[in-house]
Amino acid sequence: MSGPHKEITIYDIAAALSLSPATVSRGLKDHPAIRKDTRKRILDKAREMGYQQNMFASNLRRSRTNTIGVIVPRLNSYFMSVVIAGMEKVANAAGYNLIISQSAESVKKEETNVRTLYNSRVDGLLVSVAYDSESLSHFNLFLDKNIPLIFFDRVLDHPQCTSLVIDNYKAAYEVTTHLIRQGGTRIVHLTARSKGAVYADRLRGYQQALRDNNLAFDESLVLAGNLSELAGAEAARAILAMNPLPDGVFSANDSSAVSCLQALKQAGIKIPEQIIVAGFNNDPISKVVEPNLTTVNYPGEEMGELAASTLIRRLDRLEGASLNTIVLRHELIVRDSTLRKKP
Amino acid sequence: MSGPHKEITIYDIAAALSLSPATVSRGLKDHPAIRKDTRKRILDKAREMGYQQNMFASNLRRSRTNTIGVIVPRLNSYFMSVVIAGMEKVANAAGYNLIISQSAESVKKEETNVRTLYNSRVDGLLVSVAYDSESLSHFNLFLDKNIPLIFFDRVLDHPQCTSLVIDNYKAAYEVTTHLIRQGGTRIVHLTARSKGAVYADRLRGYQQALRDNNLAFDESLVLAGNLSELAGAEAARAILAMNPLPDGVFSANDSSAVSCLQALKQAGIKIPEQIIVAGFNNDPISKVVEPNLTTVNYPGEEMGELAASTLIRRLDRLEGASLNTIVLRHELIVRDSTLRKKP
DNA sequence: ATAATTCATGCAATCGGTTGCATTATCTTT
DNA sequence: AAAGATAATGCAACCGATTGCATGAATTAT
Repeated sequence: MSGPHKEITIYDIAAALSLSPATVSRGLKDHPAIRKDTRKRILDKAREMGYQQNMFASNLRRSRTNTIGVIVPRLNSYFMSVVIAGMEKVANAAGYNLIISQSAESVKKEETNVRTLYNSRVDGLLVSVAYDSESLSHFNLFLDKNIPLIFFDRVLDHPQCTSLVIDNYKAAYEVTTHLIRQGGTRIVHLTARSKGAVYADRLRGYQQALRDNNLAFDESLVLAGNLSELAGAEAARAILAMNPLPDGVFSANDSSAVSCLQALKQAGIKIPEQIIVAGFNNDPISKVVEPNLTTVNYPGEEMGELAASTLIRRLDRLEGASLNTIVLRHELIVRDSTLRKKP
Repeated sequence: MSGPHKEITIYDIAAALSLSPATVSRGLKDHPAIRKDTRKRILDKAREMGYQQNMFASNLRRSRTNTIGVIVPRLNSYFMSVVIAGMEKVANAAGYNLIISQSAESVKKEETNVRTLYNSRVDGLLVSVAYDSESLSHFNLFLDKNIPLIFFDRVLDHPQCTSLVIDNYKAAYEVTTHLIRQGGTRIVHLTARSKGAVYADRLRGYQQALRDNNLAFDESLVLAGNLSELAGAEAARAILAMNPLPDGVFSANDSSAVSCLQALKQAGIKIPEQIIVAGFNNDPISKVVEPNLTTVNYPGEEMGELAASTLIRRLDRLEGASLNTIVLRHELIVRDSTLRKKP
């Protein structure tokens, strides 16, 4: 019943047509030295016999896999799933497969993932690094061999690597400025306890906006956690214990902004009257929470598509490693959670 | 600079230790016929020389890839990302890679994906089918060769395939019964215009609960769409035009339940006083919308983990294809959107 | 008609592990 | 110490597609 079902190889086709495997191999591609009608005979016979090319043999010989490795901190967020969706779309259309792995925010696991993907001989890598990834050394396996490596969202800097980001500094600056315009004077910033540039940039943007508006930067208003739902609720508790009460919150992501907002509401705080709240990412929950959350639209799908297409262009040698950083457009989305003065 | 960096092979290790490649190959594994100290010498030398196993050669020989193919309708939903996260965790721990592709709800694309994954020689397939997949014929490539195929969430029935589901009928029955207990008498059901069993089962559960409570089934209260956000808003419009006004809504997913709920609120309807609303999936938005949405908890991560581990057990011949259907536990989560009579 | 040229195909080595079987080294047993 | 049993290693044939080079066939030039 479940017999081995002998696979059809080019040898079978060759035998069936009294040709050599070499000719069949060439006929199956666009090799110029094959007569048109011979190619047609080969293709027809291949279809008829149900031939499926054996990728391993091909890969082994060509040392190329048409496979792209992806490493992300976690898959289970809306943002990430959208990014991956974008990558898959582009990769699939170009004949590439995606192998996806999660680092679970651990550098150790990230190292393992790199090694695994290296062993799988992926043609290139798309990476968003873990919170505490600082060094690039675990990517040396790829860098040394000049295998293209592209960072997105959480990026590291390296001359050989293209990075895809948004301008986190500017976005945070815009959010903070907006909060100040809406009357914020003591604005809490929820950020990640992380070594990466993303959150550092957002913090800088926040600080600069304060400075440019003659507001003092108060270290105690920066709450660093892991930006989880729980962290948002804890932040709310910390905020409620502050005296005087802050009048604004800028969270570096939406999920903790929302949980913070909800906890504040539950404690009887009026949003936006007493405290205005803004997030980051434009997650679906931002449009559901009441009041709707002001946030920054982060073009996840576009970033995924662009990451994949940039990598593929490089693999196809259509493009060198010249571009170092691609900055995508972000957009401040103002909603009711920060709107005191309705226009 | 970017020289070809000669790869280290078992031949190099063999030469360095004056052993045969065969011995090295065995030493690298757990072959019993290799002396302990020889294995150690091999492993040490391998590490020292920076050996990385060439998967193609290995795959070619063993015709096994340690790769699992995944086909899902769409990646960009919270539910799906959680499922995939669970799969990746299990697969990675067992030394498997995941190749993921999206059918975009199109049978045509699904067919292409199947072929691609087949060509990539995945060892098995995890599939959640597109809305309008009815036939199994495009999986014949796999079924004929007895390559394990496991369905999850949106499943098709086949003697060779294990399916992972929740009891959609029962869950819907419970939701509807709950709605009725809370005073619902004219309950709208939002469902998908789909050929799959999932939504049909939920519809049946809804109908049976009506029947068991002596409520007439009214065809015009069933609104079939694509369960998108937009569909939810449109459903709200339809509901508002109904006379008499329905007093309950049971949506087959959360995102359209939420958008419907919001649209109803915006139109001045009081939830749950005038209309009670329930969803399905326990998406994060269900805990954010006000009032919080009653829904069914769908154990996505567990389903992903179980799908992967079931497949891997079968690949490792630890288990035959005996289990046909695995039903995961669901849970009705009652929240304020349906609570009229507070306990 | 023969040489020169072009075109189409075949030969055979190669990619790097894997594995059945043969062989050699080592250890028991008497 | 010799014979038999057992453990450890090596040999060589694979897996299936690719590709540089050689060969044979067809075409053109002389």
